[in-house]
Amino acid sequence: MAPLSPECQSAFAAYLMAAKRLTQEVGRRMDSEAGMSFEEYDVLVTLEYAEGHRLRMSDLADRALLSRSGMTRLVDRLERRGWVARIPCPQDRRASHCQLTDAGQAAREAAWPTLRQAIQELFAEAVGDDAKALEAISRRIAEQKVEA
Amino acid sequence: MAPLSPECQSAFAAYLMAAKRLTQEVGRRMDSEAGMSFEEYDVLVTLEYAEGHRLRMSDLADRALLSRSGMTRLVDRLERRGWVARIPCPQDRRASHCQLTDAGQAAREAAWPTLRQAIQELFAEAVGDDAKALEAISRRIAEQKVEA
DNA sequence: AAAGAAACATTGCGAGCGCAACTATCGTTG
DNA sequence: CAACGATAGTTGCGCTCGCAATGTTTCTTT
Repeated sequence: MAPLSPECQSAFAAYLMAAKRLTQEVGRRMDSEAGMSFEEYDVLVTLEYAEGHRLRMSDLADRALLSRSGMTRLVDRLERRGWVARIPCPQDRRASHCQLTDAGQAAREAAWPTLRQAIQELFAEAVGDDAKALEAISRRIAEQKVEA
Repeated sequence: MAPLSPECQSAFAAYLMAAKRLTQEVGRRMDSEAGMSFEEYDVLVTLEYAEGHRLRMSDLADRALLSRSGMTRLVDRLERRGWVARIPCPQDRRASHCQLTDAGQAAREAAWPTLRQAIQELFAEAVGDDAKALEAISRRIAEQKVEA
């Protein structure tokens, strides 16, 4: 194994620190200004891009990096607000489809300005012209988990 | 305000995704292989670098990006394991010092190989030669929060 | 010097999460 | 086709966290 350079070590610390700060602050703004958590927003967006605005619970959990039970509860909350609906899957009676409602789409759109401004102020201004490079590094990190 | 380019938006999504995966996997490995959470490790390291191996609760909370109450509980757990000790601050009787013990330092050292390997496999190999650049971007993101 | 504001740490409380267990259903295999 | 293991989703439980309130001590102001 390579000996893990000091640069890498301090980069790792800085990286986690920045990500934690950003996540916390974005989440805080979404909660207080948009009235939904960032995770909830993320699920609504995922559904919006999905075929038929609907996805199975497991797929949703995998995409959101959440456990199955965590997604069950998150969808419970969204359903209570009328933003999604659970629909029995006809092909597989074990499965449920989570269907985005019109109200859910509207809520997502209403929350976007808050998120947009947060991204602008907290991320875009710091990243500047390095967005492409950062995205490439991020994708490599995200794909690294498979092994080991 | 600048109009928030699509590159920035997808970079933001990829960035949060990567950070969440990395955080989750590093935490999972620390829990199962090192017997302590990454946050606990982080506090022990912070104390190790601090003058006299001791720091006030508030400072500790600020550096760990944790609330005061969260740090109270985290230090509770560390204290129960004998890794730190609370010491009344003589200059300010409201404050407590959190003091790293020898056992705490030993535990931190024992946990390091697990973390080291996780950094190597999950971060260093993905980052490659971009460590310096990523650290610079990270520091800019971390400092962005002050305003607004 | 006394009164009010601010700061430090802690505690009660509720929210969100993951793990393990559970039920129901599906796929495979003898 | 019957039995078994695998899979989908949910629920009970325990853990960690942040917010708000509290008690104590320090700082500020008059």
